[in-house]
Amino acid sequence: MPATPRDIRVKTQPALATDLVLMTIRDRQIMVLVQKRHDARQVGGDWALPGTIVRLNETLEQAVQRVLHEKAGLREAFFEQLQTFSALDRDPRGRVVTVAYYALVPEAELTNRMPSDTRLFPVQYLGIDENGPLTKLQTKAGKTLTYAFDHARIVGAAIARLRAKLDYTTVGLELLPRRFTLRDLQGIHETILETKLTKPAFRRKILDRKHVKPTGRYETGRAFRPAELYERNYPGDIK
Amino acid sequence: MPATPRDIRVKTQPALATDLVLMTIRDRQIMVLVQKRHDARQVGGDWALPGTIVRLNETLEQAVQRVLHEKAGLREAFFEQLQTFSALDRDPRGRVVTVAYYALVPEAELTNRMPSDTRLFPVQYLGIDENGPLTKLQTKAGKTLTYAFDHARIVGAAIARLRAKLDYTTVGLELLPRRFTLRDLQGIHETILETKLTKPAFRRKILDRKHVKPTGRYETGRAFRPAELYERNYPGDIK
DNA sequence: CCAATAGTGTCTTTGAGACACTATACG
DNA sequence: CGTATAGTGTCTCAAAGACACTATTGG
Repeated sequence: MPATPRDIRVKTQPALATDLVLMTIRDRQIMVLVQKRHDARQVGGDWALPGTIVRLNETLEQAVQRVLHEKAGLREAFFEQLQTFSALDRDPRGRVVTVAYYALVPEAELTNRMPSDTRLFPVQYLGIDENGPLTKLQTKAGKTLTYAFDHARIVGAAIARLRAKLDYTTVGLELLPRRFTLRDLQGIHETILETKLTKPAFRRKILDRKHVKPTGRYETGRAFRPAELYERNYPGDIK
Repeated sequence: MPATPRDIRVKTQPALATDLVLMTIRDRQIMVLVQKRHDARQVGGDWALPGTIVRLNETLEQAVQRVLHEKAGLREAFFEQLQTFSALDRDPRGRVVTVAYYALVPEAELTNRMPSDTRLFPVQYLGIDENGPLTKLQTKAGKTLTYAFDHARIVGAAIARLRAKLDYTTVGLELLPRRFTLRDLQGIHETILETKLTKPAFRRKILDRKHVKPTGRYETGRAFRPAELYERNYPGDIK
């Protein structure tokens, strides 16, 4: 939570905060964790990204860890710096520069641990709009969520980053449990890219990159032929 | 310039600064603008990136504009946000979080306008080393420049970003004057990527992307067949 | 044996490197 | 008319999409 207005105004420097775009995938939709706001001085809607003021004795990464723990109940998760936002009017309570991060977690990690004032909302990629009063983001179902402050733009930047990094990094794996099928991974890619991918090409690409290795185990409980389970291949392992 | 230590210590929040990696290409080498430091409390070497404390009433971009103008004598230049650095011990004078930017300018824009306490130093890409006490960067000629603070790591991040964006954006054009030959552009790419490229493939790629268009003008004063001059093709133009 | 999905073999298409060729300006 | 560089045509190769085929499980 940002400091009170009085705290900010006496400073000669902008206050420094961090905001987190925590994403997961559920039912083939990208879901973002948002927190209900009750402050009357807000801009835009009632829903804000979880965030905090950065303390004097902590790094940005430590501040993000705090947010992950306190606002999402997570002890650890993949996260990465996104971008720093510094528009003069982005927060009406005072001058706050925020360093945005995004985090990725498997859906199962998240459910049951979320505080009661947070929700997961689906988002759809609408392209990056660097300017403009962008506070609303639509879901696939046509519903609209109105974000507080410039948080809709931050979410847009996070989704753009995720799309861009998907096929030359291993970020896709962060959205899956330890063991997963290649069909699951393809579903992750299809959801994020909003495309349909062809199975043989996708398998070749993934297997060629060696970021993933077969476990010899197979799914169970399915009505038909079970798929093999794969797991992350940490660099240094053979094959 | 960061504030004095007294200013910083009374705060309950980190101070916010920006540092700029201003790059150009000269004689097939990436050159970075650095500024001579005289402060005895420095960490590492005598050479620092130009930067400033961010004022209460300006955005990060406005602060970068000030640095470009005051430290490099430039009225305008291409620049883009790089990354925010927040290690607790990165500045021994106090707790300073810095938002790093990189800027690209054609060599001709820069020479003759640089303040007397600044220099252009060549850098060589050595891979990104996220951690480690990285203060020295080598030049191709084998010389070493010792940077102040964590500025060597910031320079490393800037070069990594430039390399990564080179072939799917138009950043290469920012390093050339308004009119240029395709050979010039190929030289820019070869310098940044530290590779040799084949002419036909390079031309096809560049021309297919339509970021550049022929002007019908040709270079003059060369002993042999003059090359056609190209210029940037702003989106919206036909062909 | 049937349904339905896992997994593969191969053809085609596309984009980049290799290489040799033609084109053109100056002296 | 020779020299040196500009610019192009074409072959090869590698990676990805298309599509059809085989493999395997529960019922």
